[in-house]
Amino acid sequence: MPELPEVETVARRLNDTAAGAALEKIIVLDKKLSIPDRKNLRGAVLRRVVRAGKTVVLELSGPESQRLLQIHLRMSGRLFWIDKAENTIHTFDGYVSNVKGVGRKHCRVRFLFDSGTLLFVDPRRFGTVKLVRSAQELDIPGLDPTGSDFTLAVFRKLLGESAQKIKVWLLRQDRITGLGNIYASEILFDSGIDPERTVGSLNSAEIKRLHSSIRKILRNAIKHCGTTFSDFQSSEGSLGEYQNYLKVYGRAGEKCADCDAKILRVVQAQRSTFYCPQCQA
DNA sequence: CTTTCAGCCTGGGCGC
DNA sequence: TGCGCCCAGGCTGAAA
Repeated sequence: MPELPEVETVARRLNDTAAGAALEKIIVLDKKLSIPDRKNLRGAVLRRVVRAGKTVVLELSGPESQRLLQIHLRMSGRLFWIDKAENTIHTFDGYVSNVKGVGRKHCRVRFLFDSGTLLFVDPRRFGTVKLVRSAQELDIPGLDPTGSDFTLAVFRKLLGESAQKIKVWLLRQDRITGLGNIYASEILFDSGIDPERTVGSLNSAEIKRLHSSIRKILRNAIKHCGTTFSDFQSSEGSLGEYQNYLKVYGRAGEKCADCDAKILRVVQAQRSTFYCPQCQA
């Protein structure tokens, strides 16, 4: 569950749930992952959890050192919190339950805290974990589109005259960090721009609409706690509801929300793109 | 520099 | 039930 709004949701919820907990032990279960000198973190306090780009960052302060633990969920990574006192499992993406056995399969790292256990579960094993000493060392390749420095002028400069297709460009994390396949399609629909257009062909008005759509769609998705594709229903009804607002993503063959045309699916850079050929002409 | 494409992994869904 | 495909919210590195 990994684009900016989903990661933002997870980071906020985990922060609310686990901030202040003291770390006792880190157990790495996947040989692909390693956390060098993690023993030095014993006793470190989880100050807060924030989002950086598409990653979740745990800010830990120990008796001797400060460390930032950066978790990238990639395609299938999820975080679970097993609360000691409540004996419940929090998933941060739509439900709370006491289901037994969650995370037994595909659990890659267990972070044992005094008040509970954080599980990093990742079936496809694309996710990464990185321990760094300062915010400067965090892996944040490009600009955060929700920040105040993501202005229209900065966006114009960033776009330049690239010959790349705009949809493909929006996925470039070294330019804007946080957009993924769902929101790139949704943003282009919102701004009425054909995903096949090249960056250099966009006129001033289109760039302005695009900038505004990026801000608007992300704000709205964060407000609805992101998009959740899950088998289980939310027991709270308040988290991960943006799937109900998607206008084109995953809707190939369906009628467009704004006209009579049918939503198309095309493949660009080996990723599906969904769009309305009439609204995005 | 660009674009394409296999690869990293596992699992779910669908047609036969 | 089973097999073979295709698909999946991400990204890298090699090749062309």
